[in-house]
Amino acid sequence: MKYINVVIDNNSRHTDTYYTYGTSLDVKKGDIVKVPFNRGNKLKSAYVFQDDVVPECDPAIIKEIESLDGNISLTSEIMDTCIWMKRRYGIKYLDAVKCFAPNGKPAKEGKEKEPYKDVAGEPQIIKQLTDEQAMALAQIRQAVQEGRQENFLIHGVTSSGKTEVYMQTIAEVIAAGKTAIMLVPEIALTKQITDRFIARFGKENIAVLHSKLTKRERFDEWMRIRKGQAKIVIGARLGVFAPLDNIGVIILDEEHEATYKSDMTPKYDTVDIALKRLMYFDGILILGSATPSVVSYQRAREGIYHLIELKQRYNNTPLPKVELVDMREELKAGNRTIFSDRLYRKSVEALEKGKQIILFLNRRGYSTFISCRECGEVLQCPQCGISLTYHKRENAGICHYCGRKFRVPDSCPTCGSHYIKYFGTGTEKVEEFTRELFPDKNIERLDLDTAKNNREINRIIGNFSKGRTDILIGTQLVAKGLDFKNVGLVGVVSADVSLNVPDYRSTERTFQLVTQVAGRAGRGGEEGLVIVQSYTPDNFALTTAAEHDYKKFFDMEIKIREFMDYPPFSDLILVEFTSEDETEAIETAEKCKEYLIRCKIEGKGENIFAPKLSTNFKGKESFRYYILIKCPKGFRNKYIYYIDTFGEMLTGQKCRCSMIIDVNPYSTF
DNA sequence: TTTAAACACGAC
DNA sequence: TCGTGTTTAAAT
Repeated sequence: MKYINVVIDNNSRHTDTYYTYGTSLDVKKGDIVKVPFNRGNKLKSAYVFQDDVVPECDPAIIKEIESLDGNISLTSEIMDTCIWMKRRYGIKYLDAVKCFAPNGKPAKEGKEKEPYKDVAGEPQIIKQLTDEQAMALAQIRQAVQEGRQENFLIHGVTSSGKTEVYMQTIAEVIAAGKTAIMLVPEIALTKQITDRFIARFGKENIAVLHSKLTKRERFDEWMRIRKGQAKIVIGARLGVFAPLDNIGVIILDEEHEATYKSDMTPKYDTVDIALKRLMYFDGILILGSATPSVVSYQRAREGIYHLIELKQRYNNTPLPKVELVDMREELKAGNRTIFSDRLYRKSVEALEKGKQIILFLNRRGYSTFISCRECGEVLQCPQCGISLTYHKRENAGICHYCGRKFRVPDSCPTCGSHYIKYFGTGTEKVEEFTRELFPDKNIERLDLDTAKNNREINRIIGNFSKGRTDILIGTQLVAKGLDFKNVGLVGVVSADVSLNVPDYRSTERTFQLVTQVAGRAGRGGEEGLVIVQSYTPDNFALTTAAEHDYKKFFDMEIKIREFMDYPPFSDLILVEFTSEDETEAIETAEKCKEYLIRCKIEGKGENIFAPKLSTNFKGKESFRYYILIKCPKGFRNKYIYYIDTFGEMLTGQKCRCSMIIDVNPYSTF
């Protein structure tokens, strides 16, 4: 009889510890077993975290495991990563292990279905590598062949051929007998990558993992990976949890995208997990982006990542020319419309030449807020406290958080005045105005209101790329990776929208957005034109984006981050307290703050902010308060440890308040 | 006296 | 969390 330590598949903080069981079977760390649990000895699944342990509890109470599931098991590396995740994110063992464990049930014997029978695979012409690509590859190849754990940040302008570098790296890794994970920021993008990879590597070697697979599909793919049949995994962020062994490379394309940070428990950062796993296998990490995140670029500066630059574009297509238009001047000149004189003239010019136009505005709806001119009252959603956006087609004020619709009153609910007016501009208004300006042109709008599902999005995009649409107006959806050949002009209607978001990353976001949207212009070989309208055209995010000068942007932004002590010079730790009782939520948050100050981790606690109400929280019948900690570099683990012990004290007492930790959150809170 | 619902407790 | 055993309240 030997003893093992397991974690029970019981989703509670109270039971999230090791339980010791005895067995005479050959059970290893990573195995999944069935054990009798609690008074009724009901059978529960359990994950083996340690084999061959010396029992620490009274041997008399130790039970024996019921059975071992021979078909599915995790690996020793995965269990180590789970333990590390628990510490790093302040989550339960079970939260971590659920990321790796298969969910769903196996297909009935003989009923496995062919996963990619409909995918033909796009035939590939292997282009001659540019000098830059060849040099990049040589560096990476050396690390692969010598089996060193190294990290690379590829800063490559659009169409500089990053994907080709990724594919040749993977070929190298496979040849060395290792495996690979290729991640993209969105599920929609897995399709085109899968097509290209299947053509290059063959479909039997490829598996796809993302959250839109059915349970059955996901289980089957999981199994193919675990058995070692599929050696290359393509996926969205959860692909990083693929049960691969001996991982040689993990690639994150468009690494700056916010989707790599999980916003659900466990609130992990994909790069974190990738690095942790790669250290175990001595594999390499590759991050690719045209606009690297400030955090990643700083890591490259510090030597944590090797920086590889790809400046040359295929066919040497010139980057589009970007012009900034000062909207204050327009206003002074008496132009109160959303089209500056410059944008209007250039639009006419482009249309006359038979070119297409994209107008970008990162805000849907007609007007952004509805307000009473008499008393200044702004209509808000009673549940979310967010100002309502006016949608003309629906003739309603819509809350963009909860989606509820409200009829707009003809008189002000506070003062009774009839001066209810609409302010601010959304895509719907841009569309209406553009139709007035160009009545004989084909105009379409692409945002969450016009395209509720994928098919609609594809229809609108299809129309545009076939040239049936002259002007396409849209939100972020038009900015993403699509290759339109005939776009002569891109207009950013208002760059101020993303610039004025109250978040320390808003400047970075704006630079990335403008660069990304600009990249839609002039892809057919001719030089494209981009016009960016703003009330603050001298903001450095805009001027540097207009000059296509990432480094200049970075140098200025990093100084601000350092001065303000924001990431990467600190970690922002958000601790959220949710309870049905509002005072309990506030008091627990306050207690946590006091506890952390008493722990004297670093400083005198001036970096821990007082509890605030979470405005973004949509929970019914409950309240959420949060405290924010500006955690000095190097103290993250210590803070998480003490927050976690505070959480354990909470579960010890009978407190109906739940606690969630989020490090460097992306969404506003 | 019977039956249901509320509550409290501990798990190897 | 989740089943079990115990207490308390309502129904016959």
